[in-house]
Amino acid sequence: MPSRRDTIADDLRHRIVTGRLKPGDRLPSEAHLAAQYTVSTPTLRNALAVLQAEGLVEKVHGKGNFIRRPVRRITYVGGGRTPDRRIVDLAPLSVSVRTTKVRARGHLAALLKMPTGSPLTEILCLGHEGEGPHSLARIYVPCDLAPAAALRESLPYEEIMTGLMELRPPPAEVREEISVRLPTSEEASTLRISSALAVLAITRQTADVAGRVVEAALLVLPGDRADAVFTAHHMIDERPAKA
Amino acid sequence: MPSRRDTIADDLRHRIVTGRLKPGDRLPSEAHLAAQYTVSTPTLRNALAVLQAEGLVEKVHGKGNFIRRPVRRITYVGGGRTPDRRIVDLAPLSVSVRTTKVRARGHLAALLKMPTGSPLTEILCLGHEGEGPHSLARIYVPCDLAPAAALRESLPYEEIMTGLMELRPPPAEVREEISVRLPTSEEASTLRISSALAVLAITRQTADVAGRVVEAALLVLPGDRADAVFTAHHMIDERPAKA
DNA sequence: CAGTGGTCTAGACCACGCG
DNA sequence: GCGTGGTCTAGACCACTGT
Repeated sequence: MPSRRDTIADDLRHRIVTGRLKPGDRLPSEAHLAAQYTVSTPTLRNALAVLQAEGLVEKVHGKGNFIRRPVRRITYVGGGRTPDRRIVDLAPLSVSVRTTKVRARGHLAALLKMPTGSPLTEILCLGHEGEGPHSLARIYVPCDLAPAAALRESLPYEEIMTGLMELRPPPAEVREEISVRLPTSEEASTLRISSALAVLAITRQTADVAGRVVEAALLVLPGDRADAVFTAHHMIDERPAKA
Repeated sequence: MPSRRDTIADDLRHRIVTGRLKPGDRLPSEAHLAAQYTVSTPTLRNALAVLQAEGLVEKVHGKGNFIRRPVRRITYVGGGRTPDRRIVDLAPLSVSVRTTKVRARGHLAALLKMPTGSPLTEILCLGHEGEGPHSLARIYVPCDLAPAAALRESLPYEEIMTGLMELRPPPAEVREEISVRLPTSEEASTLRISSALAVLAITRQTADVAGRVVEAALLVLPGDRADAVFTAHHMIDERPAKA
């Protein structure tokens, strides 16, 4: 037996995908909807929470519930094969950047395989699309690898990235670990998402041929509009017949 | 001002991580806890929902709330470079398998790049660890590529997989798309997770050298205990200096 | 059967956005 | 100030698990 919450969510979802409710439209107030469906407000809010988690509805405190525009999904392209492409995909519109110097500690030190306290350059990127922010990246580079140019604050994003690409040793291995978690309250407010909306968290570790970690990145993408794509090519696949 | 829900969640979390509440322990009943914290039961349940989403607490209907054992995280190893490893990681303990014949339609047909109605072998894998299920995989192979052996039902999982590995053309390209979403109600009950817990959904597409899709897989992993790891090696990286 | 969580009600009060 | 969503209350009733 489907719960009332799901019944209502299904009905509203149907109205949205069939176009009877259009992107940008404001839904009736929650009290109004609750009356229409003859449920209590918490029940109706639960139904809206379902649609919110699906990315179909956006709640704005004090204004109402709105049908989300079909959001261009953010696609993170992994594998580092064509670094430029990844950046472009991550930053379809604009990116604000802030670079600071920090010191490695805890998890970060382990990620970079550096002793605690090592100096790092932190590059904090906030991707924007349209009105709102939509992606968050924290990139860490050992200070001795970050050229002075990359350290200047308020450089255009593109230049910082191409600067990073020209770092000394060519990256030889990229390891990306993907997990799902709830955003920290900081991340939720930065990305303007509900703290109940899971995010795609990508931890990237780039090493050179000697195995030295030349870059670590912590990426956070809203789970309702982000994908990650990885493509692996097996040039020569000589299968040892089950071995 | 932190909400009461978060205050309670923080307090319980602290009790758990400091070991005052140990894995396997049953929490007092929700009514009891609500009385202790002098909040209503819905509020207390919201606090538990936070901990549940973090994977610290597991609710069991009719029995109570339990501190989760530190769960061995499921690691999906992508890239297909060493297929055996992926399988092992996905199936640390046991996997139950069911194969059926279905016909391609909609999204699935597009994924396999086959016309709607094409015959497929569906291999439904349910990974178990300890008591409960923990991963769900639906693997689709065009019927003309699936050897008769793989079609027999109730073959051991290992044999089916090695059978699959020996399919005709060596896989040349693996494309994996990762997204976060809420489980369908089917998936939630199969995996025994709350329908509010986001899952890691991996869509895998394996093609041979000719570009023909030889396998498509839909994997669903509980977001609170799953990671995916991708490692890319750049054998020779001749960077064309920005070009 | 008793005890547990699952769902829901019908309100209350507060915080935010806008005229 | 008004309407909106955000949070919370103090219950009710149902479904599941054990004895």
